[in-house]
Amino acid sequence: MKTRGSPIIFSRFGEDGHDHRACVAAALARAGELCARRGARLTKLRRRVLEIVWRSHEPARAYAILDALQGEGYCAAPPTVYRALEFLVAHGLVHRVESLNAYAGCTQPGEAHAGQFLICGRCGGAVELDDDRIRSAIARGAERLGFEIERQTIEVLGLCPVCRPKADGPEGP
Amino acid sequence: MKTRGSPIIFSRFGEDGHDHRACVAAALARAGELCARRGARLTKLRRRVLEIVWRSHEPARAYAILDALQGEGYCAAPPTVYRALEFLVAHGLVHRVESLNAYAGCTQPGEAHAGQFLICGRCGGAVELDDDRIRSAIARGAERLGFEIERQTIEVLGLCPVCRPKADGPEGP
DNA sequence: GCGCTTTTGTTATATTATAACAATCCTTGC
DNA sequence: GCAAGGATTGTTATAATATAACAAAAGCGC
Repeated sequence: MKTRGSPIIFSRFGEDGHDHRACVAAALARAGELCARRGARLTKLRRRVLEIVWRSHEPARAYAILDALQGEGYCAAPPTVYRALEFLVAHGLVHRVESLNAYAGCTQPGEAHAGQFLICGRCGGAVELDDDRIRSAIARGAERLGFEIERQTIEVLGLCPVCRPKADGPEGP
Repeated sequence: MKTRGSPIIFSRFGEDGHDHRACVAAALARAGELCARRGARLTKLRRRVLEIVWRSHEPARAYAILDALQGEGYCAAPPTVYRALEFLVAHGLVHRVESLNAYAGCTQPGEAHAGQFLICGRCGGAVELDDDRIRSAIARGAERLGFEIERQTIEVLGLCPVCRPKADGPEGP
């Protein structure tokens, strides 16, 4: 099994030779294993929603997922999507990106971790970090005030290295 | 003028002798100065919205602000509130708290800084940090991937030191 | 005052999310 | 197999959050 930093996982922007088909397959496989281990039911619908979230590395909005489901014949309504997402988020297979009202596939499910995202404001791509220095800097800041952390939300908006040279132009010049 | 860490500013949870009237007055005064310096117009409406945001240290939701305005005779609709908030956020007088869809008064307006929030899931109170170690840990993480930061969103959910001992009980036991 | 810009009012609507209850499916024990 | 019970999904309705578009009014420079 591939470990963190493997080329299979989209772990940086503009990754050379990123094989997205394999990337998605790996995410799905990890999800299957994790659910099996926990006795959680990765139903057909939930798996399909997870696949849709993973269609690209741009976080997916709930109603875009809904459209995708409907487009392929699923009889879906908003609760269909939100319930599937609730399950996936609860099991750490997907993170909610608060600043986008969107959902991103998690690259390290199973490990306890906060979602730390770098989000490109130009191409919309998001990369998940899992940086202990960030986590512990926040933990120390909270500790100084006697605050007990339950969940950390870190979302950084900016320009990815691919878009940076093209900045100021419209998307896709 | 009071500096950071002053008792005037609500900078930690359960602060002894927190004089909220003075806290709000100071925030309003800072806002007035900052706008004057920039030639920005802190109109009656914008000032009133800022006051409402500062009514408590619990981030205010847009429609609660709307209700407050209407309750005092203002002829207000959603755009009224959102436009005022847009102005206040643009000038750094208010931060949007993404994970709550709410708005919190900024304690250090004028200084370039990201909103770093510790949010108590029990009492709803929020405290803003301005921690360079957190900021720079994130900056280093982003730099390693060649990512250029535009805006950092850090929102930490948990239990404040006041609520911590009362945890598991309902709000206000 | 007059013209221009900024701000606010007003109406309508888009986007995101959940409540509530019915129908179906899946498992488990018999 | 099959009934009971819990989990999942379907369905309808609605809540909560946010913006578009254009008109009216207010503030500012002359």
